[in-house]
Amino acid sequence: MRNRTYTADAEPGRTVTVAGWVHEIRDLGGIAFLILRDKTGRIQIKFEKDEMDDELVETGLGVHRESVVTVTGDVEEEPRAPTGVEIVPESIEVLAEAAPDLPLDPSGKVDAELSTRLDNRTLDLRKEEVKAIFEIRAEVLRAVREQFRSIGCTEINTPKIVATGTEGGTELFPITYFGREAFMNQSPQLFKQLMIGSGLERVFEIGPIFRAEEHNTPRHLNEATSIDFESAFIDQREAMDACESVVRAAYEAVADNCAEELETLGLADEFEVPEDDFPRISYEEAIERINATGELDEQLVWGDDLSTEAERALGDDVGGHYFITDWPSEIKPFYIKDHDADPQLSTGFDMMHPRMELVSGGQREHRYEKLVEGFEQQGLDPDSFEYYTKMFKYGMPPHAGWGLGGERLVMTMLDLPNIREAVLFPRDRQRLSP
RNA sequence: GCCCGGGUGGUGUAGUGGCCCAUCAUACGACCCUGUCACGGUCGUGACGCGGGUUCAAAUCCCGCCUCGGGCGCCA
Repeated sequence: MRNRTYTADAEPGRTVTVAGWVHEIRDLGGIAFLILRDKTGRIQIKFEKDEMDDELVETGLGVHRESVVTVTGDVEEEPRAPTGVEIVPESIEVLAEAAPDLPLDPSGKVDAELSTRLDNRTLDLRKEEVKAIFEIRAEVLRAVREQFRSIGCTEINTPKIVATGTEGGTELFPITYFGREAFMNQSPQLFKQLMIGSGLERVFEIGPIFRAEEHNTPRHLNEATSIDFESAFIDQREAMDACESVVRAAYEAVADNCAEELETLGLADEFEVPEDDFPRISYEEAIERINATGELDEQLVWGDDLSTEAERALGDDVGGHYFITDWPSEIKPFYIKDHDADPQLSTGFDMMHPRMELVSGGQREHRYEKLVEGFEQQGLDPDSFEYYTKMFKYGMPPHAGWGLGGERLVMTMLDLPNIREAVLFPRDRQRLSP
């Protein structure tokens, strides 16, 4: 739209045309105010009924809330106006009238349940707090990309329609691909590893992953955004360094560039960029620390996976981001390399926020024979992964990498109660639309 | 997949067998009001998820279904 002025840029003394949504109309009798909202904020339009054209007043005050209008008029300085300026309208055009019964209240006077909000996400996103989450999410993704680039990664995109899953046939959404069985990919794991042996050496991908697990929790999605990293010629320790740098870059960018959004979310004072290095706690030490908290009814023993309760106990104990390293080989996937000195111990690591797991990674098994052995040990048929394994025969360097849950990063960063808050249109067990 | 708890006007809620042709707020409609900024005031409109059962009597108790949320497992 030509000549449109954002409400935030309306300077006193100018004649402007603003466009946006009718946030509210306050009719005091002889005088009335229409609050117009656009992506930059709000501005007040003043109607002094005795001094203005009846038709103009009729149009301006006759519209329902959330209708889309353009207003042309003079901007005047006015201390009594909410933003210090107001517009005296000369003309008003209603571009799209809104129905009177709104499915939720964008002005936020009345709360709506998450389910109602997601059913009407467009209206929900007219609320400042909700919009702020997605402005921050965009900033996080921008910063993460920039950080990857600065450590020499090439951005890649791998297929989401695949013939076999990363770790077998379970937990995958089956689809039909021209009459053949296919699946939605649950992870770019195998593809990004294939790029390690290519000329690219060091890659990252930000893209959707699909998991068909029928869980029902505030921290799981069936379609999520995975932030993946993989690099040749590094070990798991260097992968953790990269992980830490990417997460820190995201926090720093939000602190630097999203002050207004943090203010809107009420986080301006408490938002903190993680200062210290993330502690690297071995699995063995983690078990000991969890047992020492006394939070668990039953003591953990070596070989146990960490339950949600155990993760939480350790998170409270540590108090910030941290790594859990050197997991038992048995509870990590086949593509994770074991320690040479101790095959019971893997190079796998998780990066944790006190509330939940954010990252899973490790050094990869790059030796063809060992890799095929690993497939067999996990009960998988190496033949169906031949497209993957055969590239390990032609010069696959040692490498390491990780995957970070994008929504979990945003969720923990902003202390959101539900991961669905961090996705525009979440896919969960019961929700398939919008 | 197992377990638990919900579904009341457009939205959010109160209501544990009769006091309920259902509370309050907001929205919506009408009227009053010349500085609101959650404007205020008066009046009005509008709802018990669906089906069956128990009972003299059901929003309330029971059963089935649908639907939503949460816990666990598993994971990012």
